[in-house]
Amino acid sequence: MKVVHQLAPGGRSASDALDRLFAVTVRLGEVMGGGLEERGLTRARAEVLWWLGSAGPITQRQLADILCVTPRNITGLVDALEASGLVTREPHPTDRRATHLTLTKRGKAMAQELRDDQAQMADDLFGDLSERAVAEVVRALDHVLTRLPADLSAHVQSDAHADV
Amino acid sequence: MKVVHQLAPGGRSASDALDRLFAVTVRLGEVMGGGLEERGLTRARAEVLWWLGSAGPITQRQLADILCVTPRNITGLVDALEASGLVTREPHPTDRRATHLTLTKRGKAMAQELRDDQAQMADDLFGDLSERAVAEVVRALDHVLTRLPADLSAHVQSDAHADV
DNA sequence: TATTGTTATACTCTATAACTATA
DNA sequence: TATAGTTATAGAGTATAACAATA
Repeated sequence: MKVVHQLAPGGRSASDALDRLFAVTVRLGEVMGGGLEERGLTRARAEVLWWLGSAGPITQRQLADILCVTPRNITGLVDALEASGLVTREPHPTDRRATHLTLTKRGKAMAQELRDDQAQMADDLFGDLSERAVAEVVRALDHVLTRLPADLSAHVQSDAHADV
Repeated sequence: MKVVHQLAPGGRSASDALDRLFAVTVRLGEVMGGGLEERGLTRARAEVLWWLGSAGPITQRQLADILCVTPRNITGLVDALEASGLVTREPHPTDRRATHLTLTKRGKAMAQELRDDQAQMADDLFGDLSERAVAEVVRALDHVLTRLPADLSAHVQSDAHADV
């Protein structure tokens, strides 16, 4: 038996809204995690596929910067994806220290599936709302984003985060 | 260099909304995780404190049911919280197999801090919206919740609180 | 000297299985 | 026989530190 966090219907307070946000976060994570598991993926590995699909062949170092994790972490994720036949390590064309991560044919197909899944999810969750209602949701969430403390670990290219 | 996920301003499509939802989820998780770390807590341990604070002394088995994890998982979390002086294992009044988890004085204070933090967070994120606007956010998130597949492993709350 | 990716090590969360003490 | 919690073992994600090859 499991306990369901009860949400009082029709709340109007800030706490009600945050409760909903948590509930959505948890359920969305569960649903997406389940979908990934069916494909033999974890969230961390799926994120690597996602970025390789959109950012093209990149080095492990670049991927570490994108995902805000250590290079050592990337080594482990790429090891797993390589063993699954989704990613290959190719020599970097100009820098012999670096590795060029590339998607295999299966990896590309998997990355596309992830995109299709996300589009389907978006349609399932918001598809039956009017364009105006969706715009309101977007505005509300953007409002929340502006009120969350700035992401100090995020940087633009060439930023000076070395001395932080 | 670090890549920041860019969100196109003013989106109106379902994908725009889901993108925001992900962004909020990620940022909110980072902010809360950082706050917990300052208190020497992890998310899993904080959740134990949270439930002990609201559900009173319960057994490890009940806590495992509440959190949807294995009893073995609870053992580890309680070990850590006990070592931190936040939780104690007390003998169950009637069942000598079971353990009654209770918050220490510091544990109670910490649980209260978590509640205060959450209330503060709710106010930070939604406090400057009108009651009507908050109600709209709540409605939109409830809409999303109804469209997420049902949690098949979920059960009513009275189950877990029976015969503590 | 600095950077890329690795090995070595460790911690946290999570799971299954086997076991003990008790019901 | 069933249940509560433990030990044993394992895997995934994450981190720091030391190192080799290369820039």
